[in-house]
Amino acid sequence: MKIYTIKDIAREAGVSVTTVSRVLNHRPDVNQATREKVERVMAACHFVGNANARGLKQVDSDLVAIIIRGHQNPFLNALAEAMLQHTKDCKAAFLTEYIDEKADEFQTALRLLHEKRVTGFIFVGSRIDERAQVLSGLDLPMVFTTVNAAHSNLPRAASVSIDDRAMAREAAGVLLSRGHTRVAVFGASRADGDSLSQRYKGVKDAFHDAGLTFDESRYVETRFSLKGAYDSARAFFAEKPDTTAVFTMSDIVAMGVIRALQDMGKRVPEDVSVFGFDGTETGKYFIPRLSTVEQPVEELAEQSVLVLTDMLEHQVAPRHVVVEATLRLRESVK
Amino acid sequence: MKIYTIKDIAREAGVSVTTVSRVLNHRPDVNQATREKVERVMAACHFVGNANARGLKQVDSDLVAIIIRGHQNPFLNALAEAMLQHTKDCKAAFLTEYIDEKADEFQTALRLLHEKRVTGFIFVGSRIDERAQVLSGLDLPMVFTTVNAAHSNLPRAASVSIDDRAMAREAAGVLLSRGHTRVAVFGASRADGDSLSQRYKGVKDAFHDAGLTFDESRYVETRFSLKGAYDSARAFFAEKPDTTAVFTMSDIVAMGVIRALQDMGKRVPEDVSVFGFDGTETGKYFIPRLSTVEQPVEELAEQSVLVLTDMLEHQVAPRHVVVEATLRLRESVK
DNA sequence: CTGAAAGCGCTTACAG
DNA sequence: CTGAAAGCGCTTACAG
Repeated sequence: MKIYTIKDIAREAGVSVTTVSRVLNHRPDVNQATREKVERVMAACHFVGNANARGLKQVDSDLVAIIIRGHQNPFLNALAEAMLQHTKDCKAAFLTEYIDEKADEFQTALRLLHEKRVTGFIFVGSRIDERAQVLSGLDLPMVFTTVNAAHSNLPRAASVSIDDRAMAREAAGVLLSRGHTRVAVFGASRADGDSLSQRYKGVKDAFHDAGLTFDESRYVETRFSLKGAYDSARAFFAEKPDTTAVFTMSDIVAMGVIRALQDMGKRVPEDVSVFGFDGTETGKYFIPRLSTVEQPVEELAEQSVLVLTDMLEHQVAPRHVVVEATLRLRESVK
Repeated sequence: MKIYTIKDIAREAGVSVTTVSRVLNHRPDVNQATREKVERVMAACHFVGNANARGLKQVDSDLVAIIIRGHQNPFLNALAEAMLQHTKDCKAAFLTEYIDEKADEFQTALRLLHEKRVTGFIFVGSRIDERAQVLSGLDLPMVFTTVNAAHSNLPRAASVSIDDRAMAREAAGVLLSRGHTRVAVFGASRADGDSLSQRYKGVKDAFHDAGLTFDESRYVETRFSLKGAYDSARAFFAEKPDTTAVFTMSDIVAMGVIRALQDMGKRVPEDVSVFGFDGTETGKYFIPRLSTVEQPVEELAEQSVLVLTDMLEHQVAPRHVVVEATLRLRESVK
């Protein structure tokens, strides 16, 4: 199977490589008959342009990197997938880069910038902290999806997210209004700067609303995996068996917690109510079905692509879009 | 933030671009002092080579595409992730391409061949059918992971898989030995050529072993998603409520089925036993924990990379590796 | 051990 | 509407 180059096509079609290139790029300034002849030859040869050569020359064309942190996270996966759908009729090309949860997405961005001459970024599931400062010298549009970047100090950073604080407040409010006072929170470190810390603040808001104070000893730092959550939950409930409700910051964590409770002889929701976050597909089918804060995947994806292309193609200023999330009350909360 | 090229580095370091290129590629024929000087300049400039330029020239270097079919499948995800781990000390470079379940992985392969001059392929979660014939003219090594390609007619196709037929036979055998005779099978179409049809044969083997015949009216074609499985199960059990056990061809399907049974007022495993397949993480934490055939992700990944690099670097003939799977009997089967 | 030069497969002013 | 030529940033014989 021979690999044809633009030169082969030009020879076969009896035109110059310039003309072939024009046809390839759907430029208008080609004679219709010429175009058809070239297209016929390209089709016959199953010609596909060499992406490396194109990328090398076409420095002005836009290439956006979607960097997803955490490949095992079904919510972020779904988000990235949805973004790609909305990418179809963009002028820019998109590439997706999945990186490990422990990897540094900003170093990755820098590498892609050099390696592939990327001209824009979408960060999915990122935290905005001091590491992000390496991008501050970069005059490239970037959007953060799922985290609000309004206070990031990055000159060209936009963001698309839900109101994490308000939603957590609502969710925790439901637990409190149903009489739970010994409520645990399962999240990551309480460090500032990302959506998780906003959720934590939301929980405290809810306690405040109810004239109560959140008992910090019921805050559990956990890894966001089934096993991590399971282990954390077993340890925690051995210590604080009187806890009657858990607000988790991810459906994954909620499922691990529920399984742990089950194994400790506690029923969900009869003995303990558990709240998830994200609204994953699995949560809908879990037993019990998860009560959760459902993030609008489609809208987050669409808005992210839109905000980025607006900046890229129309020189629009970065904006911070907040989309509506939905509280889903299902079986895991009594 | 200026993007430095090899030319900039050469000028800064007072050497030729040839020498910079040599340092960049860790060639031995460079004076130690020169090398260090160049390395110092590269570090100072945060130099990263342009992947396009490299890919354009370095036609002889190997680039392997890992094509994963189905981005929402956690088992295949884990497999691809594990492969990347084993890729670290390969001479070849690897790229991963996730494609939709409905997309054609062989057309994708062809595109990558042209676009990126790929020199080898790993197909993860692929079916081998007539579509694969487009690759028959290709003198490039390829390995199929999770499906046995021994009878593929593709001259350079290797494969790494479990013995799907034997494992399905064992699993179904467990159901039969526990007294279940009205057993349903939830799979995809029964078409030949992939691991799923082998599993189906294994089920029939088990019936044969027991002196019984599988009742074809209990074969259910389903999509491999929670929703697909759920809907199929509700429809099926409305028709055949006397079924007491289900062998599914994927943990995802098993979970959908269990949720459906639960909603129809049937308990698992008390009323109906359900077998999964793959051995996913979620299955371990599902309620009830899934009985399943656990595929050895690490070994599948490691062997796949090994088989491919053997073909690529050492001109070894394609081989068909069968790795050991494990039957996990957990809560979903009585 | 080092460098000048050709060339990978494209795109893009520029000229006609 | 079309083509010759330069050049993108590298690598790689080849010569020294």
